Amino acid sequence: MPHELPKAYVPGAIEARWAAYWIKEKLFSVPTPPPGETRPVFALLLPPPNVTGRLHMGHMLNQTQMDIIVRWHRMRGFITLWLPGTDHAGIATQMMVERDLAKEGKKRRDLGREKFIERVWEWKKQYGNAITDQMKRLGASVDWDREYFTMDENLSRAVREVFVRLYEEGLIYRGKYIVNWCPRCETAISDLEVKHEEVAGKLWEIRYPVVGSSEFITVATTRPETMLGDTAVAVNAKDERYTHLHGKKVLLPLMNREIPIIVDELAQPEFGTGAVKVTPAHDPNDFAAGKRHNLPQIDIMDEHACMNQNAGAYAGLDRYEARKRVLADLREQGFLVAEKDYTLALGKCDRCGTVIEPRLSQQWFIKIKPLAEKAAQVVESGEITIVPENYRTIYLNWMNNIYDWCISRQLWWGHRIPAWKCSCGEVIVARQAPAACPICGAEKPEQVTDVLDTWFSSGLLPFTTLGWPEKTRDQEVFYPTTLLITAYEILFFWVARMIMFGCHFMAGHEQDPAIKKATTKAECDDGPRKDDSVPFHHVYIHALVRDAERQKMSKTKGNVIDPLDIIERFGTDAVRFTLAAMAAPGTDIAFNENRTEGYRAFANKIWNAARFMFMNVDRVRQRVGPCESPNADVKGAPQVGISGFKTVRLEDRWILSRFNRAAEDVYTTLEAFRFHEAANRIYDFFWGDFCDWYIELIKPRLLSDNEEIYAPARANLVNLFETSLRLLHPIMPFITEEIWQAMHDGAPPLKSIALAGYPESDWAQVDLTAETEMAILQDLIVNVRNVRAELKVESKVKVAIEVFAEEPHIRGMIEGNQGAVERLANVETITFVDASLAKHAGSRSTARFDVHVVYERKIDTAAECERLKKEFEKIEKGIATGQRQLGNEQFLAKAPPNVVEGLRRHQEELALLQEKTKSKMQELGCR
RNA sequence: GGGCGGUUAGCUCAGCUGGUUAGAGCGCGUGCCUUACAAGCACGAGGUCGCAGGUUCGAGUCCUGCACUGCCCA
Repeated sequence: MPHELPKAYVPGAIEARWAAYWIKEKLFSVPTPPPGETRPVFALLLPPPNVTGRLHMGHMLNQTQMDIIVRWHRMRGFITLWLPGTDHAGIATQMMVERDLAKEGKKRRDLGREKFIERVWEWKKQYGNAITDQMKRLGASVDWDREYFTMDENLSRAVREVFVRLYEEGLIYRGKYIVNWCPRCETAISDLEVKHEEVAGKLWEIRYPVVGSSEFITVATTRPETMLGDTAVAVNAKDERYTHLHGKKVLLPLMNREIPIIVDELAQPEFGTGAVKVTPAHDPNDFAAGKRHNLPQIDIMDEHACMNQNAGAYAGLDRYEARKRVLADLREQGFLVAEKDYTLALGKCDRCGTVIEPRLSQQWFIKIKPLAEKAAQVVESGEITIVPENYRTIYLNWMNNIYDWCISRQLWWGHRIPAWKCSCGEVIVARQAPAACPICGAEKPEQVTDVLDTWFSSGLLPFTTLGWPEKTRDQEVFYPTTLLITAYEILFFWVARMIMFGCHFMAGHEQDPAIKKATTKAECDDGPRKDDSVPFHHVYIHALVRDAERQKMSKTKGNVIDPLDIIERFGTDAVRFTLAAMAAPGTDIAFNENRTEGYRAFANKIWNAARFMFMNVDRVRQRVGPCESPNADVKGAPQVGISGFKTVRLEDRWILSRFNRAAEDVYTTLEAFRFHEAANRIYDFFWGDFCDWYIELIKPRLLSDNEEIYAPARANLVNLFETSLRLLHPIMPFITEEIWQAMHDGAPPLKSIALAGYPESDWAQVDLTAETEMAILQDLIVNVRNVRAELKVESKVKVAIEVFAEEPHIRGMIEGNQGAVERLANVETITFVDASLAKHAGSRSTARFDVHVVYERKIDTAAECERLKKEFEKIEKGIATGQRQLGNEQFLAKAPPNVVEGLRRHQEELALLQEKTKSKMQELGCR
């Protein structure tokens, strides 16, 4: 098969094909490993996207990072499970369907609960796959055979089981509390689902007449309409302005109700007038104060935030209309004292943006403290590590100041709470519908209508997706999972809850010891890892993807970058590489297309290097076998170093050494989730070392007619290329697969490069001497090029150079690589001389050599002097600093010997260079 | 109000545990279609690391204060 590749890389032509191939071949499906398995395990749960979701840059970053880590582990021989699924997303999904209904002029209540839910399922069937289809296009190497949906029957059963158990343990209770109520969604939402927004508002001061006196007490409020439900006025004990009013009563205007003046910290002397109205049914702080003082709670609004009968004359009015009317009436009756501008933080529904109404209602709660204590402890003890580390503190702060979690929602779409209410008032919590009430015996109690917060079910996923409550082999193998990669936004929503639930319900669980041992060894993980109840060992919090101007992407701003659009234009690999290369832990990513363009160029570079390789291979019509790297076809066996690499010449030893360093660095950086360093490292190796130098250096050998010369060079090229592809594959899966398959002429030893072994560094293949010598050679070549440019030698003209190298082995090395210098610096002849060339115009000096370009054209003396002067100043500065340090006894005593030694050597080189530069400046007559 | 970050080249950003000469990409300038690649090659210019102190033999890196800026929570 001829390796005819198009001249430029066209990602669109290959990516869809490989993405489909990977799925069709089920390459990433993981059957349950049988007992006796001794391979290490890597397991990771995909943060389930909402069924309503569309892929955005955040997903793409998240999935790229996961895919890199997952592919890396798979290639290293781990049993690697990446478990995908989608979330039913209660409010979000219900809203989508309600929107559809609205187009038909209907509301959900017109359909009724059952019909509405049917309709949601239909919607899900039709549109719910959008995001997973997009994932497939990205090539995410998940196990599609295990894909779940959070409303699947088995997962729903687990949810009921959890609820009942928590209830039986006394950790779930029901109560009338003030909750965040969304009047549009008509449901309670949790504190986390409320987003605060600063808006310009007003602060009104209203005076309440004190009963039995002509005095007034003035209160300040941002929500005057709630005064209709006031049941007290509070003042602070320390506030002497009001001491004489303690124990008195006021007459509530408009309602003509007598209410007490209470002493409570709710009132802060600095705020407003220092006196505040207390409305226990409509403000969380007032609610708490009301509890402290045993105040009545008067609910003045209904579920739509309209005034109810308790609001007297205002009944039936919307809350904002009521505000206007209340203010007007207060003003008219002389109770309104002042109206001031005020900035207030308004709570809005995270989903629909409606202003939240704190509302008194009957809800279900989880008593969180007992769960949170354990969840804090496992992070404190290091059973779970959080990267970047500052999130650890944030997590622990939150865990230590946590409030009970309201888990009931007045929605229709979701897991219905397994509780039944009898006409006698009894509430029965059970796994299955009870036939009769255990108290009064009445038949068929009705199930309560509330559903559970979506995060309740997603918090259980690490174990429910592995078959819980049954004890399964999957749990033995894959629980605890290894890692979780997710966004900061859902640290509390999801991560914290998984930890709480995991520690609680998996307490006492033990992972298969053989697998645990193998995994610990393979991960070089020496952490504590005693507690197998945790849902995962590591949490990596990824950054936020912003636009190029660092703005948060949002639909309203219209600055949302569609990943699929970018992919279309630059290719998935280039986008993946961009995200990886910019993902320094803890820093947000300002997504810049220019970078992606650069990485598309990188893909093109790889492509063309492959074309070059195939050209050389095909020239002699020899098949490229995988056998140039024999270990590569052993599934799951990491390949140490590059075997069979032929170190004939300096450049061979050098590139082998460089490769092993790169492999080493990639390992250590990926291990620490330093994706950007891993990506840059591979980029630099492939482009800077392999393409720019190695390929250029071996070209003459490849073109040789002598088999003894071309054969090892070609074998090295193929071998190194194949190994580099494997090194790169986790970041750029598509192009590496395409070239790798082509290299194997349609008969690869494995179905995919994704199953081949990952290159590991071999320290024995690192060759310091070769690296030093090569650096000198490169320095020589660059210096000659540099002088050529300055002398404006036409690029086609070859020049003669003279070289002085005092140290015999350096001279020998250069002599041995004359051909390279001639080719890469466009040199005609090299003459070695025995005296310094520093003085010559058109020469360059380093500590190891002087080189002189023989060319008749006069140099620009002024420019040269300018350059030399700058250089001289730099050298002088270096020498001064060095001498100061070396003359400092403290430095000599305290600094590590290698630093001192390094500085000394550097000083010697500088002194030499200073001498050479000086003589040259004199020769040129610089002032 | 509380908490957490950021400030390094024209732009976008790296720089992990303090250690010899602070890096990359893009952009810019000059020259090249050199038989893998013009999405390329070669060479080059460009930074007193926000400001002021301090710790240290040694600070872009650690500490304090200030300025500007972003995010989260209330």
